[in-house]
Amino acid sequence: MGRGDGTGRIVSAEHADDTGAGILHVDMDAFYASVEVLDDPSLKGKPIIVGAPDSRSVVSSASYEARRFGVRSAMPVGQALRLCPTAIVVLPHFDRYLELSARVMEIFREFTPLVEPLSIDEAFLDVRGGRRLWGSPSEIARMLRRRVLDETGLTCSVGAAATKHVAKMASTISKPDGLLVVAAADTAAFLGPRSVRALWGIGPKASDALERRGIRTVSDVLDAPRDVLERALGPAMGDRVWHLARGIDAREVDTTRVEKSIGHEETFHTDINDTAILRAELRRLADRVGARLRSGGWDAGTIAIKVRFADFTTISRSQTLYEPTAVSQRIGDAAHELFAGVERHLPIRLIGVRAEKLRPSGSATLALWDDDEDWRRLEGALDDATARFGRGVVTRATLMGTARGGGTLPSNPRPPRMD
DNA sequence: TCTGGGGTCCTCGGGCGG
DNA sequence: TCTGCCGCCCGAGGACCC
Repeated sequence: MGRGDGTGRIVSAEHADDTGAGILHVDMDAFYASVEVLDDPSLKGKPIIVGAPDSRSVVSSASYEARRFGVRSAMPVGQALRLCPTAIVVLPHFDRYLELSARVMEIFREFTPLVEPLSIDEAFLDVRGGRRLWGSPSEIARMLRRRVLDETGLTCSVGAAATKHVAKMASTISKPDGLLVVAAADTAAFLGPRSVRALWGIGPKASDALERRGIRTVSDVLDAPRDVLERALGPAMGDRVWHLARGIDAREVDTTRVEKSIGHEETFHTDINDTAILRAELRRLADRVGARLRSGGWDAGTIAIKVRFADFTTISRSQTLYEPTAVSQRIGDAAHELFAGVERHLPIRLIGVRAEKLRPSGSATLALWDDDEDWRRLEGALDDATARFGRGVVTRATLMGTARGGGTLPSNPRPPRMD
């Protein structure tokens, strides 16, 4: 969700050139706050803060009326109310947001099957194949915005460009209720004057690191030697920024993304030191994680806990399970074991449990192998499992790792047994 | 002002096996 | 047999996004 207040908004003219701008990024405007207004029209035109009226709560979403006072999401509610004392604080209704999100994604899929939801309120669409049926990218974007408004009562903003990254930047600039088209040939002119902070993945730390080297805009990035970027940001991020600044972003719209972890965490109303309460809380969080794993058909290979102390220092501990599981009891046992190893110097503010290394549920224990024939069978098992579960779910590394450890392998619907 | 909860990705250091 | 190198995996922490 955007955190801006809509000042500096730029939108495209009716017949702007959209050549090569076949990737759309659609972002709902102040989504949670807009849904609350939709469901209670008496809130229309008023400053709305979605969050809990609690000293430790932060703003989940704010209407544009509240943003004009400087209210932003992720800001403590208390601070938001000091900036905008007339704001109305509304408790979130996540089920309702999910329901409308599903409806909006359905509308997107009527225009193209190539839809990549990024979060509850935004998605990338590849509409390059839709010209004959629907028209040019900007025509599709206009129709789509109209459909979303007519069928849900909500507004959205759309960026259209040649790449995902530029489309996302364009939708942000067009907010709220806008459309900004960046033709492929205009990409460099569009990017050049933007702040480096506008690049996807550049947050406060990275922009500080660049600013210390005099790099403030995307144009400055173009002038900077690659090794300067890599020293400032690390090799991976430096390389990515070098490419993004040039409008190079080879990522396709990916419709097959799967969850990589499932977790729950909770900040207490007051910091807690009582071990029995903390252990009970871990158990409760483990139950929720287990329930979600089972409903999604996943087993977790690793369990991690997170502990935040009163002074906000945060630690995590994780443990790879001998056998993947979705059983809440085992997840809770692992969480307790990890927690027992944590050195506690202060009361605890937040505690969390996360399941990682997800794999389809059901597993077969493999024997250890020690001859070449067995390793050849292992290679066969990799092909077998990849064909069944898809690339990315089973890799040679994970398979060999589990085999070495005498671990487990996904086996649904039929175990690729080696013995 | 005093910092949520859901995630993803990257880096770094240590252990381990070839 | 010992040592160094390399690659891989794991665990921890941090930055970032919505």
